[in-house]
Amino acid sequence: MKQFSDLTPSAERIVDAAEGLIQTLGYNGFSYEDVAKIVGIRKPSIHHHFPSKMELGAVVAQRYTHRFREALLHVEGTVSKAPARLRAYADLFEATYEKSRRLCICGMLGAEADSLPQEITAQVKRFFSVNLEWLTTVFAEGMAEGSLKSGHSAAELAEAFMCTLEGALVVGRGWPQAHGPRRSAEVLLAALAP
Amino acid sequence: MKQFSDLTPSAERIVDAAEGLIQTLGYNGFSYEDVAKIVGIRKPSIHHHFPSKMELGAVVAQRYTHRFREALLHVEGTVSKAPARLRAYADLFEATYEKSRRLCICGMLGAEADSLPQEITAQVKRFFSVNLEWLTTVFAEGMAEGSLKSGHSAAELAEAFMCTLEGALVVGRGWPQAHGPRRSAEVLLAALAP
DNA sequence: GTCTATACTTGGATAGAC
DNA sequence: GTCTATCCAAGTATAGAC
Repeated sequence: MKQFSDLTPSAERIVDAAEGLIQTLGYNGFSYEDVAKIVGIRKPSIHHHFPSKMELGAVVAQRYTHRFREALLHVEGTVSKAPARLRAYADLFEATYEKSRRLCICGMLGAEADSLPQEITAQVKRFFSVNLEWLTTVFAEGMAEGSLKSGHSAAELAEAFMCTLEGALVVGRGWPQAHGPRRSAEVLLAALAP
Repeated sequence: MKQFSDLTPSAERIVDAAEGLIQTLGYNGFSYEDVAKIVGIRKPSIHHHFPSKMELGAVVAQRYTHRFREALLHVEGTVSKAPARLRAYADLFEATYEKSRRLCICGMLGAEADSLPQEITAQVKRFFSVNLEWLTTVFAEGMAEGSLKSGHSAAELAEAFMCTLEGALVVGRGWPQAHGPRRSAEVLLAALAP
């Protein structure tokens, strides 16, 4: 498949535009025409870089996951204790939320999964796998170091935590008074404090 | 606006079909042709009952919220303690999840909100308001009766709880190994046990 | 209430010139 | 890399007969 890493500058602007459109309108809600308007070129020029919409969607998801992994690596390098790492993780979602209440790309694509080509849903699965693996490790460390209450397995805690954050983005779009992912994460982490 | 309560039998079958389609494909992902195939009639016959797609979507959301309220009323009537009520609430989401991993109608429409007409997003807002109000009351009762740990406000707990359940449905679609809303709710409620 | 026929628009995609 | 021109399919919607 096409790699996001060898995108030309034009291709990158297209991916930027598509990313924002998927986050707000969904994959089925945006068109090449929308992208063209944002980038300032014409529809067929988009096709020159991404022959099919499916390819464009897959690259958007791929790049998104890659950037998320970079952010996770950065958290590992700069934050040591488990609860603080989880708060830093929640802040990644909060940052998305603050950008005019955008959705997580893979939350949106996950919701739409049944109407998407396999090439895209595969990227979505990978995003969730990567995140849950990372969170599971952090929860396990937290329980081992005694900074998090145990009771359920690290994997179960990780899944619940991620669901809360993904859900907070969804609810945040549908309900204007919502408080966003950071707040809900705080509620959970307070309950899990030993 | 059209009331779901005075739907003719044909109109009801159309709403049934549209509900399932929105839950799996999203509002932007289904067409009148899809509905026609399921119901076994032709496209223009759908228009006879619902002149525009927007009306159909709004009625689907309206009926969904109404049924949810009935379910909440039933829980109030049959379950007394707060933690048990919250588990019964989570089971409403679990039931949706078990139906081939369908999404909450308003979770899906909430995600797609920016590409939807106001008539539909208004219904989505109402769904979340109704649910959060009910959950807030239950959490408040739980804290009052001592069956739930306090620390955050009932409203904050309610929001976090609902986000977890909505998120569990989204993650469940994108990640096949997911365990569903009941499991994540259990993790949260265990952490909130006094 | 349902049908056929049809209008109009948009969306994804290709050909070929510059 | 970008454009104009164009194709074809699909999607929403309407008119009018049965």
